[in-house]
Amino acid sequence: MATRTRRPDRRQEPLSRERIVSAAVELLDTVGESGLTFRALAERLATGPGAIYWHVTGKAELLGAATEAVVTTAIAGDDADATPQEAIRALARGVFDAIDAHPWVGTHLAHAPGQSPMLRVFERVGRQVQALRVPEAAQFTAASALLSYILGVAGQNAANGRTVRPGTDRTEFLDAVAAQWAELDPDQYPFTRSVAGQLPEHDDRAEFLAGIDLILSGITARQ
Amino acid sequence: MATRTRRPDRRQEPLSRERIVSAAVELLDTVGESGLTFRALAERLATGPGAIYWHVTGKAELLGAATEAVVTTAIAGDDADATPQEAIRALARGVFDAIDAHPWVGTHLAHAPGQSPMLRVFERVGRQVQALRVPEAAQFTAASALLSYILGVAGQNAANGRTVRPGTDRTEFLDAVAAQWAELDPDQYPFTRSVAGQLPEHDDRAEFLAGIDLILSGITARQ
DNA sequence: GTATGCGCTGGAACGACGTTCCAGACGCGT
DNA sequence: ACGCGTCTGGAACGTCGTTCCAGCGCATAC
Repeated sequence: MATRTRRPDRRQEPLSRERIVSAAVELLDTVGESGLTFRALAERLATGPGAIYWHVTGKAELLGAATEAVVTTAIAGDDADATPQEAIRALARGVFDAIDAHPWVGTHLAHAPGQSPMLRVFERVGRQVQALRVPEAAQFTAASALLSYILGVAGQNAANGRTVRPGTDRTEFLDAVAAQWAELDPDQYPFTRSVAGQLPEHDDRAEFLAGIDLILSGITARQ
Repeated sequence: MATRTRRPDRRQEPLSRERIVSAAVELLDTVGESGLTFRALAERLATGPGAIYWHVTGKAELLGAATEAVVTTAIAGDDADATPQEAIRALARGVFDAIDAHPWVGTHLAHAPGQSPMLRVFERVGRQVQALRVPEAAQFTAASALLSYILGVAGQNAANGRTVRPGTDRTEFLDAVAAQWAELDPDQYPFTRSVAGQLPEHDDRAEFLAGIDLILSGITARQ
């Protein structure tokens, strides 16, 4: 016999903004940025492109919502019982890992219309800057510097994650870049050549956190 | 009488990669990123879209070449007789001003295929890091941190420059953002609200350079 | 039980884009 | 005069974001 109320899968559960956004995230993760198409999205949701526009105003909003969904869960940690330095490191690590898992996020972090995901990070960073007892006049500069650095690494990682795409693993990629750097013109690129050797054994995430520490020590050295 | 050699304007001077790239830069500057179209470019060059493909492989290369053209002239300074700090500041200021004048550059700095414009900046920054007598093992981290920060600010400025577009001047825009920040939920955004008042009288470029100094003092504090 | 209205659907269609194709114009060497 | 490689530019292809709209199902009113 049929269920008492309405049949649970009329054609499936109905469309909704959340279902659309989460399908968009999956699509971005699996086929990359260029794979997010209203047609592909419609197919994955077993509907037509027109239906999506009832829940979402356009592609820009969709990308913004997808970015926000990822970032929001990434920084949803608790930093009550930690030193400000540790809290900032944890926050930064959260953003880094999110972008590592979803490279497309890096590209769209700064593009967001109301910048709402970045504003959330800014707020969280800023509170820890206050906790560091940075003078009021320097708080904005300190928080902005940390935010911009995080954003910059995000962009770089997104770019790398985009060019590396296939099965290539990280060390293989680093070896290739190191080899490329080692063959640069010695007159034009002496520094790059000199650090090329450090590339293969370098750890993106550790390097990123070292940069955070660098900025943190710059912030605290000032007061 | 006609000129002795060939008539100087057969239809005009012939197409060339340089002419295409510089027309692309003009188009990007005047109509923005979405205005760079092969059709618009062809019209501006009084030709058809097909002809452009003889000199350029596609849109990605075109954007990369345009970005490189702007960045290369932006960092073409001489830093022979300056302290390392001053040289780094000058370099950073060059990139900042270039992005201020051409906001679209910020978006594509990290996207470049061989990353060649960023590699140039990395090299220049790295040499000054060496001049700061940073220990060899820390040079890569220091240069990367500076580069990522510059890249991050570039991305942010590009995003702002894109949303501000029309005749709105900077102070007007900052006032609007400050007002928006001041109306945020006090429980969720205490820090952002507390610094909102500093926004209207804040100078993007000065703030950017203050961030550079922050990182520089973090670098030198370590040794 | 039938009619009415609305939230929501999804397929068709539009215009613009990046890109490819190719017939032919041009200039140079023979 | 001729042929050939370089370079041109307009037509055409496929795909994209987006708009449009005929109609579905369900709740409510009669």
